[in-house]
Amino acid sequence: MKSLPKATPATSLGGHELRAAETDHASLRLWLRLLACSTQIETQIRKRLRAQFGTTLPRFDYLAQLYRHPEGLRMNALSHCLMVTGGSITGLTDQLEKEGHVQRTHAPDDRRAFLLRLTPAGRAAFERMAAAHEGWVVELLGGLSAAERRSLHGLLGRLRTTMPTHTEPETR
Amino acid sequence: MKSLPKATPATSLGGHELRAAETDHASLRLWLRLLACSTQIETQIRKRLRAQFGTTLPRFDYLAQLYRHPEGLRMNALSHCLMVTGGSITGLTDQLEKEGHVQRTHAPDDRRAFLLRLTPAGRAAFERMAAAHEGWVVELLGGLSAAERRSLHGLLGRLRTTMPTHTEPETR
DNA sequence: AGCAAACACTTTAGACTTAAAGTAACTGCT
DNA sequence: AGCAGTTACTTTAAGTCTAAAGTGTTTGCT
Repeated sequence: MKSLPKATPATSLGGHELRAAETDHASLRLWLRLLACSTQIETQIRKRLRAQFGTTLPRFDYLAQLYRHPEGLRMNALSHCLMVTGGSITGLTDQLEKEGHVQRTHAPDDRRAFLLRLTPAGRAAFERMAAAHEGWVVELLGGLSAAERRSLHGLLGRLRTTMPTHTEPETR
Repeated sequence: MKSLPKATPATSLGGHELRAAETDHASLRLWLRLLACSTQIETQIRKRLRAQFGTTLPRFDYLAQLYRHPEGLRMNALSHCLMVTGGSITGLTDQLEKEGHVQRTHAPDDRRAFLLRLTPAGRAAFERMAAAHEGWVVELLGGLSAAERRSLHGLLGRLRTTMPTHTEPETR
């Protein structure tokens, strides 16, 4: 179990995976493959979002989150959901507000905070995009059988919960 | 088969996954989970790379790739390996060259092209970082058993090869 | 040979990101 | 009540990314 045979003869998988030499640890190869998959899908979605709707992935994600929270979301909470820092939320909010998709309302109980909400226009725009988006994802993952997808979903869930630094402050 | 029961009671998984409403398609949930895993690991590595080595993930990836190709790599090829556009490579190369980690040499057979190579300093710097980096990855993925990691690796490989737009030109 | 097309790289403009510092408001301890 | 510390958001500087346009070189067709 010492030396991996110099396998990986010619997988012809490009991208990040080329970074893994034969001698690398299995975990490293797994991480590079995970990254490559993720990047590949992301690139596709980004391209289509731009081509077909003239928007970007961060904006789409932002709207999606607000769509699920009609009661409004604080900027803070949104930054946690999207896993980005507060500065990004400020910038995106400024833009989307200017475009009329989102509005800041003052939180009733805290004068520092805003409640972000979709405008009717924002809601409509998102619904149009979301349908297309789901179709793309189904297409991109369609090469896997339903069983494989379930299995992958389960394993990634395990990974997610067992990951050491789970962005700690979550548990409070 | 119409309405999924409003399951997902309190997984307490934050991040991108919050984007998936109960009614969303399984593929969509899988993609969001994949993205969340990837982002989470990436954020960790990025932080540590900055804190401990004062560098960034793109630079590290760049050096890693050149490390594996002592014979030199054309900017073109590198941009494909790293899955970024040529403009990024120009920028990164300018910086890393200025820092003395990389050098451009003219390709002998094509006056348009450069061959990128690590300098001895660049090689040494990369080796220092690579060891730490592998340790982090092993730690981050350590919550999974070896069998789970193998299984995940296999599924992601399948995903990778079956994905429609495989950035075609790879097969050559 | 000559010219069009493809190619390798650079440049530009614009979007998004972070980390860190700044401002304002709330909370809790004494 | 009053002050310290925390929290919510904004601002700034610097890095990375893309897409698209620009420059020069090579290739391939006729």
